[in-house]
Amino acid sequence: MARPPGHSAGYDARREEIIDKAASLFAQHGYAATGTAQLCEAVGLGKGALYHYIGSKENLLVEIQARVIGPLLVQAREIERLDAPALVRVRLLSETLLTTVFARLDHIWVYEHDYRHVGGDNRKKILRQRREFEKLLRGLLEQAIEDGALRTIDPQLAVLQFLNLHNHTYQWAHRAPKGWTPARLSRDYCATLFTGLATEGVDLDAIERGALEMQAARGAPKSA
Amino acid sequence: MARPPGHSAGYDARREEIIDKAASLFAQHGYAATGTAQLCEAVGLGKGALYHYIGSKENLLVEIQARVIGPLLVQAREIERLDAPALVRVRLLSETLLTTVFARLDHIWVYEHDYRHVGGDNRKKILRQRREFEKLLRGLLEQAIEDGALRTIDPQLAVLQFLNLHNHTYQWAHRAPKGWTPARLSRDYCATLFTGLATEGVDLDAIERGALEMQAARGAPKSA
Amino acid sequence: MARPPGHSAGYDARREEIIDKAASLFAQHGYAATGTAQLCEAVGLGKGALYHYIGSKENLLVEIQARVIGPLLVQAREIERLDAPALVRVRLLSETLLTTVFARLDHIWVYEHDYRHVGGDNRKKILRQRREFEKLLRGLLEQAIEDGALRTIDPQLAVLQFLNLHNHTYQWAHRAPKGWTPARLSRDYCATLFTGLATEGVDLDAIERGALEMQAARGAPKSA
Amino acid sequence: MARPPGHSAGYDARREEIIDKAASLFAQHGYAATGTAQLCEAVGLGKGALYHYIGSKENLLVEIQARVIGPLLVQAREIERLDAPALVRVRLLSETLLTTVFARLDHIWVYEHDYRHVGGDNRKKILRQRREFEKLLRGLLEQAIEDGALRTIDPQLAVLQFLNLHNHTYQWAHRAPKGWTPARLSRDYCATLFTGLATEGVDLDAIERGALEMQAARGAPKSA
DNA sequence: TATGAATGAGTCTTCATTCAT
DNA sequence: AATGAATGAAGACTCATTCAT
Repeated sequence: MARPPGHSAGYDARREEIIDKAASLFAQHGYAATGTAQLCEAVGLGKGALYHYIGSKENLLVEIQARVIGPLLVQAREIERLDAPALVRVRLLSETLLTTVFARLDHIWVYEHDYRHVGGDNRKKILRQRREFEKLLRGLLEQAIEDGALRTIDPQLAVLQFLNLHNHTYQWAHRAPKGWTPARLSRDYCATLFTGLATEGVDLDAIERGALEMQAARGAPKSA
Repeated sequence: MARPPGHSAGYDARREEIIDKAASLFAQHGYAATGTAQLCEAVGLGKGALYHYIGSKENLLVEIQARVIGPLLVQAREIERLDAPALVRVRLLSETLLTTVFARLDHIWVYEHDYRHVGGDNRKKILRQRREFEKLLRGLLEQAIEDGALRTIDPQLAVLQFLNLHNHTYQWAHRAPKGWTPARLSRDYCATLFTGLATEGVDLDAIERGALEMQAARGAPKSA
Repeated sequence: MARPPGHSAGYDARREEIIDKAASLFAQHGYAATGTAQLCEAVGLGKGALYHYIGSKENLLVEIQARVIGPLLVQAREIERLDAPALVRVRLLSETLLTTVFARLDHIWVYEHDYRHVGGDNRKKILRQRREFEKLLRGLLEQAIEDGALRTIDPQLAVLQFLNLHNHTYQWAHRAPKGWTPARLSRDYCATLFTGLATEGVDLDAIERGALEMQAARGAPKSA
Repeated sequence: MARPPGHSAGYDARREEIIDKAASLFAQHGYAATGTAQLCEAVGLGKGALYHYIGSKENLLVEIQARVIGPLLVQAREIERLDAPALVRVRLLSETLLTTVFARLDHIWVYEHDYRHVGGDNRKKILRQRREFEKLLRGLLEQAIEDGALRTIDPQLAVLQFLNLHNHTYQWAHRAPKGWTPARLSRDYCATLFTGLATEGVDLDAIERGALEMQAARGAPKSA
């Protein structure tokens, strides 16, 4: 974005390192409470050199947000287009989301906590992307209701229950017991949601089977 | 906390006002990004007078945390001691929690977002209280499992699903549609959770009836 | 302007001192090359205290500009309204301008050199005021031409010759020989201009007499 | 100055370009407020390459000063030596000065505004040259007084009036109406000055004729 | 010749807090 | 109970310049 147009070999790699480190620090202390000096020390660069890479502190925040929502949206759009029952696709979306959470915990923390510190057009863009994700999810849930797979409830409530359940996970993910993989959590979350939101009971096994098939077909989401 | 021992009439009232305003500002901009100058302007006091009331900025944060977790724990302990099935008590706990969320949205936002900026002993105390709440909830859920009201699952997973669902609500509560009262959300959340976590289906109506009875007996939780 | 609304006793006096000192430093080294640290040392205040008084560095510049053009305009408007021949009023304007130059040499230096570093609305305001002064002068010169007191030339050229002659004076005023008072310089400048711009010769003595009378009537401009 | 001794073909040309661009930027924003980064972008070079050409930022300033005062002095000395009445030579000097102003407006702006940022020996040299120019002018005016062409006044005052009139022109030259050529302005300025500073009136036409003759003889001053 | 990475002191400004009044 | 003046470290960021490549 504010990245200088021309730059030499190691630049990009170094830049990534810095953003990673920034995500880590922001996740630990919060964006506002993390100083550029801290960042300098953490990456072993002087003020000037740091700014050579980052442009501005806010830029770092923007990049971190983009690294989360960008890939998430790409995958979500792919999943939406799959030829599978709505609940199967919701289940895939769930696993994708949790996979992201566990793979980039620092990023997610910042993504959830500090998006309000992004200003101007960047903020608008991020909010637009967040809304797109939500809309996509909502579309799938509405279809599940239409198909009779879920009880007829306010779809927005279903969306929010899904998001609450998934998006709050980052708060304790760093101390999750071994064995709580994204795949397993996704299965459990979806079991609760699908059963809880259906009338007659759902065939969870069928959904799991459908999800596995789809994953096999498109290559499983890279899990942590 | 750092509050001077002797003080006159209006002191406490003024203090409360200040804490309220602080909660509002912290919720809007984040604790770290809110300045004492902003606070001064918001409450119409000079620097000196402000500090006369607050002691320190961190103190405000501590008070806000205390205002949330304190009453919550008191109510939770009362509910735990009630003579009612475990799920009824969980349902009551749920409504209490959501009532708090909606009644003191600013406080909750700060409580969820900025507890990490509390340092030292205060932090320990707050974490202890948070853990107590969680433990209490966990006890109820374990009992529900024991009673056969819920499927035999990892109780910690049940706890986390409950907390995810409830504690993430503050993120969108400010734009909740009319009619989404704490009572209604609690019923919906619990319907999802209880159905989702049971094997054979639960008698949700019975639970609702039980909860209403209990509330009638002890006076309904103060709603907003 | 950005001055805090309420403040106690010595505030204004201190503030004036600071602005004076700033004018001096800006005049010596230029606005852009003068640091706030320099200013702090010069006035014996810490960074924080300095900003308590000044609001921002640019604010200082604005104040300095205002201190020059403000009073100048006030006096110019008074002179314009006097009941005297146009050239007499030009002569009075000349002396007022030179009096200002010699009385506030630092301010004038900054005024002439660094007005371009004022940004936004302040800049607009200052430029508007500068134009008003110029317009007023132009009006007088046009009238002098109409009256036949000056040769029929492009009035704008007359204005610019007047301004060149006067406004460049600050460049060497600090090393002006003793005896070169504003009054004397004004007489000399006007002698050159009026003679130079007339066809038939002007009665300089009459103008001087007229100017003296007017000054006596309204109180002489405070000379350095 | 700090220019490396040996260098290849395009070096000097490139260097000139850079100095031109620097003059333009310094004129717009001031020397102190113009960054080397700005300069790099303007000339399309990296930091290293830029410094290869310029040595230092101050060097640029020195060069710009030299480009103004150097040629000016050369021409002034030539004019001084001409066999013509003093006022004719003053008139020629005037036109030379104004020609320079209009031809290299950026340079002049910097020359007038930022000479104080030159330090050390360079500063001394520049000041010496400025004084030489002034002295030369003063000599001519003194001779005009001696010759009876001008009234007997303080020659320094005559010098300063001349310089004020000419040297302040750069302030508005960029928005001069079409037709205000150096030649015309010179004629007008000198008309004002000579008439204004004479007792009995001067034969302006004779001076103009003399000046034209001289210019024809030595080739007109290179106009823009 | 030219690059852009690196430096580290410097920029202006804001911070939470203290203190005399 | 309240003021606002003062502190000085820290805030984000830019500076002119150097240097290995």
